[in-house]
Amino acid sequence: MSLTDNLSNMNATPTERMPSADRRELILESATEVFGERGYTGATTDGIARAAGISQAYVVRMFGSKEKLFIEVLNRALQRLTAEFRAVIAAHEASGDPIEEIYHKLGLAYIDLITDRGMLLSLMQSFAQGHDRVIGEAARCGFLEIYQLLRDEAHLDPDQANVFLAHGMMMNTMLGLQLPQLYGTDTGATELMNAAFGGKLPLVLDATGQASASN
Amino acid sequence: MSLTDNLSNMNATPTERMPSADRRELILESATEVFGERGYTGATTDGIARAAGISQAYVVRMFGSKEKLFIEVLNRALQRLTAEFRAVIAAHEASGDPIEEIYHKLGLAYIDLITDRGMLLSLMQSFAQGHDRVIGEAARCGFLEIYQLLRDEAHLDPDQANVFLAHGMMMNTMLGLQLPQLYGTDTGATELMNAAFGGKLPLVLDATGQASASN
DNA sequence: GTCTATAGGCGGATAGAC
DNA sequence: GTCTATCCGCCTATAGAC
Repeated sequence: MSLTDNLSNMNATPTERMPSADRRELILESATEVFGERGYTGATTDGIARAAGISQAYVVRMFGSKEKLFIEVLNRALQRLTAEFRAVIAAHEASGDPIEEIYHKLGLAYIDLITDRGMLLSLMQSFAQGHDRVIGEAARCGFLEIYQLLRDEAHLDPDQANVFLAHGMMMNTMLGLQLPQLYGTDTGATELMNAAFGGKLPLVLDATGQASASN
Repeated sequence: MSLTDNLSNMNATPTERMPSADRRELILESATEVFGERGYTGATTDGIARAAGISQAYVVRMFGSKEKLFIEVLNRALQRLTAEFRAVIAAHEASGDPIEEIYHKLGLAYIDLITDRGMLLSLMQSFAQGHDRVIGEAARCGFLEIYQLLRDEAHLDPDQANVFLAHGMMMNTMLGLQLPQLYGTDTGATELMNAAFGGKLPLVLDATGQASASN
């Protein structure tokens, strides 16, 4: 069974031996989901272990501590986000499109990233940990890294970057809230979702009302 | 010298009696700070108790459970925010100013509310708890309540309301991150803060680098 | 590479004194 | 109205077997 198969039905198979690099990746994947959903303190190493289909002790053994695991999750999320943005910027520069278009393109890229809900949410959860010596510091650096990318590589001015990030936070908030649960109950949830995501998010609601993007 | 003598001569009064309504208010105040800083799961009833200068058991005794206390903190924050916005709307309608001005006025009111940092942060922390049966539901309702107020009472259209909320989330994020710690280190923190708060936030940094607003 | 068992600490909640 | 003492469950981390 390939790694990819394993990823798609995570806790189905009873633990098989696996190269530790692959196992690492799998745990990081699960941890990203769980941290994203419940936050750093709300998540348990046992919950992460169960999501990855292995024992609690092994999670800790592999990463040293819950804190170190979270830091890895955070950096990995950052890594994916910035890689995606840099690809968009590179493609844009090769395209000859008018400069202002980059803002729009990055927005679309961000909406695409929502498919990786856990990634964006674990980022956001880190932003709520400013008080923590270790995690707070990493979160601040990460946040500024994104800002600097928008400013220095996408050449947005501070106001544009601010508005861009603001919309990102808004979308993250709505993801975290699981707002789609209220869809159609005439509370305004639908119109607000549309305003926030520009009607560009093809929503699929699962049984628990959670939203995932399909494309 | 007897123990009693000793006690009666000390002016570091161990907790004084107080009408329970007042005590309630005091606990809610402290809880708002602590929950705002550390989130629902990260906060402890003991931490809240110490912030309020009373015993852990008494906090639980008075509110029944940590969860109930958080719900009260959340509703109280919502209450303050909506009251403030409604006051602005009422004043605006009496002023005869052009309708579009309301957006700007509400923004200023929000920035004023940052003085009550804990309040805004505890709200934001609730938005990250969508997965929780009880708290998630309360948070969703609260979020939509604010949206409905902007739409139905301030008469913003969905796009305006979305952008307004987006900027709010951005400011909350920066508050939670304690970004001002990086002020002046040429990372862009300053220019981003200025873009986000429109240069309208008179910042005072305390010893720990935490920001509070003065006016 | 992965597990089971368990130590050790913390946190929420309850009982009961004052 | 408020405290101290304490129970119990949960969670992280470690030890050690396979």
